[in-house]
This record gives sequence, C-alpha cells and structure tokens, in this order.
Amino acid sequence: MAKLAHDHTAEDCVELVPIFKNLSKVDKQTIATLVTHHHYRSGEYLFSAGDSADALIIVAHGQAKVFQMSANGKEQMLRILQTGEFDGEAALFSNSDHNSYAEALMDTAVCQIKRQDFQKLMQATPELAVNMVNALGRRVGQLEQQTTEVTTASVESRLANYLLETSAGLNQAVFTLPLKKKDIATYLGTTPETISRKLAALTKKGLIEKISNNKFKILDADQLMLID
Amino acid sequence: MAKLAHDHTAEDCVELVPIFKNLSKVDKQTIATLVTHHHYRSGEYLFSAGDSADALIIVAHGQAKVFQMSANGKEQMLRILQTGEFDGEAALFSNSDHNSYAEALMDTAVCQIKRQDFQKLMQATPELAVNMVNALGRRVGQLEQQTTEVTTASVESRLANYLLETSAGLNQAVFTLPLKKKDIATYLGTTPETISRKLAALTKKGLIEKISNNKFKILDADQLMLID
DNA sequence: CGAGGCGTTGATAAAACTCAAAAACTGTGG
DNA sequence: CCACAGTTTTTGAGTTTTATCAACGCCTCG
Repeated sequence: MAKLAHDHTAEDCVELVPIFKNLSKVDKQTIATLVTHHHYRSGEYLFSAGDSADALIIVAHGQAKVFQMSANGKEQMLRILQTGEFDGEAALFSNSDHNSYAEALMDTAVCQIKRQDFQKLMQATPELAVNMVNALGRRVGQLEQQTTEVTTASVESRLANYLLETSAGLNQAVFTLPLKKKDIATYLGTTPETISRKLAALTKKGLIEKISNNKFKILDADQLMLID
Repeated sequence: MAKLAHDHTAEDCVELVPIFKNLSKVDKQTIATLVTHHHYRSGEYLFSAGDSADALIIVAHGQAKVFQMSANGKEQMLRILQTGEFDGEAALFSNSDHNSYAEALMDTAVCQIKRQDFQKLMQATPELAVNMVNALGRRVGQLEQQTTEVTTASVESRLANYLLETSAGLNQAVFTLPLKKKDIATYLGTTPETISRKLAALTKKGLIEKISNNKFKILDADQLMLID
C-alpha cells in the first residue's frame, strides 16, 4: 500500500484517542501491539452493511461518515467520525453484522482492534472499560438528542442548529460547511432541495449571510436558536 | 410509604438485572449494599429534566417511559424501560443534569446506585464494566435504528413495525397494546390522530384486525413488513 | 471544450399536522 | 347497576410542511 503524507504508527493511534488517554504507559504499549492499521482514500468504505462486525474501529486521522440505508433506499447519516472517535460498538457484544456503512470523506487512517482482543483488554484494564462506558454514555446522549430533534423540530430549525453547532465547533463566525449539501441533508433527515430552500430562507431573513458557495456567516445567532 | 404487593429487596434488584447476572456472589453482595430502593406509583416521575443526574437507575419491577420535551413543547419518547433495564448513562460520565423525563406507567420499583459508587464498582469489577459496555453498545444500536426509521419510513410503516415487534415481544398473535395511543404516537414521532387513522387504514387493508379497543390481531405479517 | 456531478429553482403532490367536535371508554360513587 | 365526569380516541375539514419530479445553471476537472 502506498504511504500517504502522514505515516501513522500504532502508537499514534493510542496517543490520539481519548478512550486510551489516561492509561498507563504499559497498558498503552500492550494496546499498540493489538492494533492493526489501515488507510482509506476519500470515497472508500471502511465497512458496509452485511460485513461481519468483529472489530472496534478508531479514526486516527481524517473523517468518515456513518450512515444506514433504509428499505426504500434512503440514506440516514448517523454521525461523522472525527479524529479520535470510534465506531463498531455493535461489534462489541455479539458476532453480529454491521447494519450501517462507513465511508471515508477524505484520506483517512484507521486503527482496528479485534472484538476478542478488546474484550480481554477491558477485563484486564478496568480504566479502559470505564472510559468506554463514559464514551458510550455520551454517544447515547447524542443519539437521543438527534432522535428528538429530527422528529420534533422543523427542517429550518434543525438546519439553524446545525449551522450554529458547526460554527461553534470551528470557533469562527465565518465558516465553510464541512459537508456536501447532500450529506447535510441526509444528516438532518431531509433532502438536498429542502436544504437549499431553507438556506435561502434563512439568508432572506437576514439571519445568515452567504459568503461564497459553501461559506457562510452567522448574523443573528439568537434568532437562529429561536426558530420554530 | 405503603408497601406494595411485591416487596423488593436490594438483592432482588441485583438478581434481576442482566448487567449484574454473571457476577460472583461476593460482588453481588457488595453491590446490594450500595443500592437504594424506591417505589413509584403510576404517573409519578422517576426524574425530570433539570434534575441533577447522579445515579444509575434500574427498573426492578414495572415499567417507565423515558422522553424528552422539545423547545416547542412536543414530547418525544425515547424508550420504555422494562424490568431489568436501566437509564441514567448520562449520569455516569459527568455531573450533568438530566435532559429527559422518566414517568412510571404502572407501580414501579427502582434501584439506584450513585454515580461515584458505580464508577468505583466498575474499576473493581471489570466484568461489570464489560457488561455495561455491551449493554450500552446494544442501546446505541437501538437508537441508531430508531433515528433512521423515524426519518426514512412513513408513519404507516413505523406503526406496522411497532405492531409486529409488540406482537413478537409478547409472543402472541392477538395482543393488547401496552401503551396508550398517545404514547405510541410520541414513541413513533407522530400524533395520536395519525395513529388512529393509520390503524384504521391497516385494518381496512385487512392486515390487522381490531379485536377490542386496544386489542389487535396480526393478519398478514408479511405484508405489514413490506409497507412503504 | 465538454461531461458529469452538484446545486438551485419551480411546479405539483403527498403526507402528516392542526384544530374542533363528537364518540367511546374509564373509573367512581350513588 | 347506572349515571357522571374525566380522559382518551375517533372523525372531519383545512392547512402546512416537505418530498418529488423535472429542468436548468454552475463548477470542476480531465
């Protein structure tokens, strides 16, 4: 496999990832020996629905979108995996298959730990298990939030929130949308057309300003929060 | 407080709950000493949004609904807590407040373990932590499923699924809906009126049969699965 | 330059919500 | 056992939101 610009080692992975952060040096070294390492180019799939899910997948560098495909062929984005985040929790409790897809949005480096190895690791390193519980607890909270928003708030409100969060996450009033509009749509549970229209609506109301194609500026955060 | 028909002790709790099942006798006894015990009557709240969330809550007996309230006053049901299930994972990783409500749907017995105690317990009992991780992993999977369904499937399809699951869960073709229609509505992210209409529609299509007020019979499971 | 993907816009349609009122059910007390 | 009050459910009519389909414009990149 061709080496990419950044050459990540197993140790990098362990250092980068919050769930491993506060472990002892020895533990980290043990973990490093169990980790395998993969690169994906933008557009490649880390896994697909139906693949056997027998490993925890940690994004060491890059970005990937995780989504499900419904019976009628619609995508629902579940999350964007950022550096340091992981997925595959389903893999941790049974030999089941993935029911979702993960696609790299840019060149992305990934660490994997086999289910069995990880379960043993948790047995041997309670701190790790506790970290995992906390991380999963946080994830449950996020998902509960997402479920509630998607069913109770209008698209315009969801979009407004998304813009606020994105802007806040990047810590800048003028920001570039990190996703294609098509992806924003599936993330918010709607269609690209509606996103387009609602962005126009927010602009017309003077709450945001379109700087360029996908660069925006928040003009009135307070009003954006109050939508719907 | 008046005693209810069943008098549950802390030991009952520990025995009942899957995450404690495979622990050693000693561990179970330790846990039992940390557990406090509460009864709630139907309609009472186990906790409300804004309450400080500093304990893991385990349903020892009964049933409770967990829901969020959106800014515009709509309820979204997140789950029904059955005997042996727990909530409060948000409490496990930070001193945050609850952002959801839990209301007893019948007389319900609950065990609580303080966040601090539980974190220590996990440190000392890796098996417990692993059980927790697995339980939370399962929960994440459920929520991902719920999010996807709610955004990609029609109400009729969601309702059909709900009926199938309920019927399967109770293991009987003729079954009584365990929730009020209002609650089914908030669970499926819709309104009571729509539930009423869609039930009528499914009946007219000959896929289900209304036995009595809230007793139904599945007539054509295959077709129900294919809706939308 | 041209092709293909992405985004916008418009017209239309479908799904579901809202509001309002009637009907059915629940439990209670006489 | 019946009547009543309160709640839940159903039904109807009208409206809103969002999806869909189709066409067009715009970039980007070979």
